[in-house]
Amino acid sequence: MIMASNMERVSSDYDTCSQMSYSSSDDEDSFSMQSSSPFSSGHMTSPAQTPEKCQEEKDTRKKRVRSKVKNEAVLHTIKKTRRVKANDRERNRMHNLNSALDELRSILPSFPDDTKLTKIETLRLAHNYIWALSETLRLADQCKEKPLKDLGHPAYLNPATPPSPGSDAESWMSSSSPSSSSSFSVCTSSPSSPAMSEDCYYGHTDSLFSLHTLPQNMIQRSHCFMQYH
DNA sequence: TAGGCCATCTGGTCCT
DNA sequence: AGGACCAGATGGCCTA
Repeated sequence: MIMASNMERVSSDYDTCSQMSYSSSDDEDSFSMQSSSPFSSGHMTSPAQTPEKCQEEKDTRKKRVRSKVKNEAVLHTIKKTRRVKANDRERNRMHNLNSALDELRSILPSFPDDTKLTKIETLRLAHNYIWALSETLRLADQCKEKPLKDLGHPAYLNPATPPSPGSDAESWMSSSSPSSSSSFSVCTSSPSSPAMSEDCYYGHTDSLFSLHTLPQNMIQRSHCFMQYH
């Protein structure tokens, strides 16, 4: 629907554009005429000129003016054609970009109300999601080496400190959250931003993790896993 | 009605 | 030279 209305607007723009009249520069014309014509020196016609010669001169002038206007029209048409082609390419490029964003949305955690993520939210969530998944893998590796009780040790808990890319995400992930137990919050702000943003979305941890088959021990341990920052 | 989001156009710049 | 990419401008749609 939006596309349709936009297309209408575009076509109407083109319509108005095509209705534009070509304006030729009269000054330039008179200048070129004066400098190039063997007969003309402005209005200083020779008194010896016959009426036939005068008519010939007038015809030549007319021809040149017509040819110049025609050339300008052709140039304008070429420019316009190039612009239209460039617009078309740009439109396609943006469509491709949007398709890629849609693909990205489709693999990101779904939301209960089927809210479509905006572009910026999609990118930020993807960023955070990748970060969270990589942390999960890292934790899974650590679990092989460390007993789980160590991971739950108070030394690991740091509820007040959200993770940042360089920080120890383990403490954050294993910490308790106000929205823990059965729900999670997905914050689409950047992981590098320390504070929780307001644009957060809520959903169920189980459905999210079942979609992405993350290690079960990770699911059980980190209820607030998807609390992205 | 203001603000957010989006699609499109456009001109400039860079790259091949 | 032509295409890709980018950022700014503009206008439409939607929602609080």
